[in-house]
Amino acid sequence: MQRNTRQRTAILETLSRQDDFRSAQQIHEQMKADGETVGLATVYRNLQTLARSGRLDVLVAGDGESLYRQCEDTGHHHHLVCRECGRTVEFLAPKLESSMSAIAHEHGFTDVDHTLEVFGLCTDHSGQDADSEPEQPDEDDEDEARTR
Amino acid sequence: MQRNTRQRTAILETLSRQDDFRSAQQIHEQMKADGETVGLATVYRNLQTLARSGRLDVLVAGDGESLYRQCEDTGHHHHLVCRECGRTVEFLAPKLESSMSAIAHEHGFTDVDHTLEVFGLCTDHSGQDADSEPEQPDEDDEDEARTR
DNA sequence: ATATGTGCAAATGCTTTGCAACGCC
DNA sequence: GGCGTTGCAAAGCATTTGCACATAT
Repeated sequence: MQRNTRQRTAILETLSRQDDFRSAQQIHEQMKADGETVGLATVYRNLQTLARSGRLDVLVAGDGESLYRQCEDTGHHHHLVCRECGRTVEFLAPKLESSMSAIAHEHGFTDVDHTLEVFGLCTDHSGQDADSEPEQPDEDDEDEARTR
Repeated sequence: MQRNTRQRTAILETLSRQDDFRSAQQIHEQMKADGETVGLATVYRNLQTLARSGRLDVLVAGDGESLYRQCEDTGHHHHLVCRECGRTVEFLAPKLESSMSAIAHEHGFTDVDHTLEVFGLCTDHSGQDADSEPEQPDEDDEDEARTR
């Protein structure tokens, strides 16, 4: 039902050489720069298809633009994204999932879905100024969230 | 610096009679229905201004549309929102907060911030939706999240 | 008076769609 | 050969902006 076209292959190939989140347009431009000739609409259609089939990770930026990248993990997970460079760490938060579903059900909500994204500054972009970070060992409770 | 115009007053008044998240367009229509004559651009401009000054709560829906409503609580909290009618329940998830900050620190991220929004169908809109999205079964543990 | 706010229409920017041509399977 | 795919341009949408006019303070 899903065919292998030159275009789809090129899109996947482009994505595979890239591990930060990128918009459809950025991906399209990148491909054009690489000499690929693929229509913008095709890029959109494929990103959508691939995302729906779970092969891509989608992230909606604050302004509503959709960002994609290759999946590292096909299951449900969240992202810790650097506001400066887009560097991304995936993580799981199983307790969160059940917690959300529980609270939703308590209120009679069904077909529940949620979005959780964490933004911050990674090691390379944290404090280029008088950074007085209280870098003391963090309280560890058990981990309810685990890096992938 | 901020003036009291008939339009701004009307917008605030409309919002005050309403406690679910609504889009700029919905708010505009509502006002029109109420006999108010305010330009759509004015609604957009004011919602933006008010949100920036902290008088309104903003929420970005999955498709990138911005939803607004009057603030109920100025502290940090999350929302359980009905995809159909915008009906909203606020809740706290204290464990989530510490969990997120812990995982962020583990990866050397600082200045961490996060967004968590839960979307679903409330009791009035669960049945008739033709939306056949594959839903994974959930197991529930204790709740670490509490309704506000 | 004058900085702000407003209305309208045109402009943006991202994304989707109609449709004829194309090319996997 | 049939049906998913593609390309292009046009259409959609939510939102923004340019500009002349109106108005709070």
